[in-house]
Amino acid sequence: MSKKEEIRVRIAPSPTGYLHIGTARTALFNYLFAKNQGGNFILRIEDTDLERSDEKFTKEIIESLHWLGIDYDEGPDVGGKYGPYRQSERLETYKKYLQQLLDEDKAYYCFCTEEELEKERESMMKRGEPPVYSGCCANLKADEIKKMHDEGRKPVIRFRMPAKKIIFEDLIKGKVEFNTELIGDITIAKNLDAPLYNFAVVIDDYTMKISHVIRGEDHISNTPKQIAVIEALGFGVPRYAHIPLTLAPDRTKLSKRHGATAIADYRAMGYLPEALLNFMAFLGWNPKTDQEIFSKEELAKNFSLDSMNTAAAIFNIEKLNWLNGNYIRKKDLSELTELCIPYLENAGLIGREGEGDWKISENSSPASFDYLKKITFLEQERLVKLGDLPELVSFFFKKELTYDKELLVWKKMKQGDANKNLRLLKDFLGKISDKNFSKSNLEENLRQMIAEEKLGAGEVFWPLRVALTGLKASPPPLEIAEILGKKETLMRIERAISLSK
RNA sequence: GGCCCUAUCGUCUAGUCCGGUCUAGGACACCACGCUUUCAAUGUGGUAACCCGGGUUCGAAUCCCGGUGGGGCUACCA
Repeated sequence: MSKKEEIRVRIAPSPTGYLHIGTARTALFNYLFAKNQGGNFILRIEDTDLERSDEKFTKEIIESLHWLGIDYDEGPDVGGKYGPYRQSERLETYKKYLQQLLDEDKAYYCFCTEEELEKERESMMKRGEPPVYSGCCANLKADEIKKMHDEGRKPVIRFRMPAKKIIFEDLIKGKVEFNTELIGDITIAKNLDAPLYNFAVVIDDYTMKISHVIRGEDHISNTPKQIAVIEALGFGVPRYAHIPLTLAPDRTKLSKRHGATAIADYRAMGYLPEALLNFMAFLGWNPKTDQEIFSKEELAKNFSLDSMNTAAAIFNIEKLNWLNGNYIRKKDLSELTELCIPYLENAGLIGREGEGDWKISENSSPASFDYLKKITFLEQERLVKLGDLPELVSFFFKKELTYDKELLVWKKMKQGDANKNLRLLKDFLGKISDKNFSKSNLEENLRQMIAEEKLGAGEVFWPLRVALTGLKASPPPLEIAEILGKKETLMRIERAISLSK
């Protein structure tokens, strides 16, 4: 009886930029698979490219993953028994295996320059041949190698690619077959202390006991290279699952020119992690039911690689927006308010000194959490993303509203009626006491007044709404009036009256 | 150029493995209507797809072959 296989998967980003939406999605699928299978999920930082890697990106990747709630069991910041989890800290291990390959003549030093190689490739492509390394350094004699070294030429280490067919059964794509003769002897290290990707992954996945390699489809053509190295070293081959890529609306690779690509950007715009998770999971996977809203836990429970799609999906922000609005509407109000406050602060609408209460920036009057909560509540059902809030509610924080007086006139109304009805409102609301200035009480009384005066509701509500907000579209006026309070409400009406004279 | 992956509404997709129940289902977006002072939310309804060409079969979105389209890789990046 064979020992039950331990499921271990990993995400291996290179810290050369912020956590990309595509990398995050790959991380999600790895996470979901691990959770579903009761396995472990590992974060490994692939920073072998010293020139492009930066520790600040490592930090950012960790932060974004954490924000999304894609938790890993082992990683550079949490440790684990297969560490270290940064490739730059694993150089000794790579060196050992590199030396082994060299000793066994499964790898060799290559002295060709980059320029020579590039020329070679170009002319091969021109001739319609596959651009494969010619192997001119493959059989150098010991004295030739010494001479090159003495001349100060810096060699790279090449892997002697055995000529054969490499076939693997991809968990998503099915059987995939490559002919290694079309690949040639690949470079696996710049030198003994500088391994390259296709070599380093093999060593890491082996030493970290990775059972399933779940990664983007862009790695499918790297797989035969890695399998060849695995076989040369006598390691076991992990299972592979290549997930389809996500593309921009123009069907090309998702890049900066399409707008936001980093998870941090989406966070900044006010997308909720649960919405982003739900959305990313549905790009390539679906539960085969009509359910659209899935929590992280539900996703993990239902996830399977078998139900992954095979074709690339387009990143369509409309659906993300819909999902985000959905999650916002379901959010607990206090929590939502907490989340919204930084956006209000950033927009300069409110501010605070130290741990004190917030103040409205324009007039320094207090803006308590409760007050902000009421405002948030008003917009909860119309908010698409948190970042939209300041613009929607800025009228609450303005000393004086600027709007066109024409706006005060409802479409079914005559010019002068706006002014008349605003006066009516001023008198009417002026008689209601401060403590009765609540939405429900206001509504009841006002409706009655409207009926008595034989007015249309719109003839009163519209001008009122504009007087209070200065906007074409906003939440209902009485809810706003309640939050603004009697004094401020009347001031805004008076201003509208003088404006519409 | 070579190699590899891929193909259902505008988009995400169900259906494809095991042909008939598919006059192709759901969701987003869009349109219309209802509710309504506006916006939103919500309810109801609607527009909209099997890439093309051959074949196999009584019957093909589904199987086979050939095109075409899209994507990826082709580094001393990962």
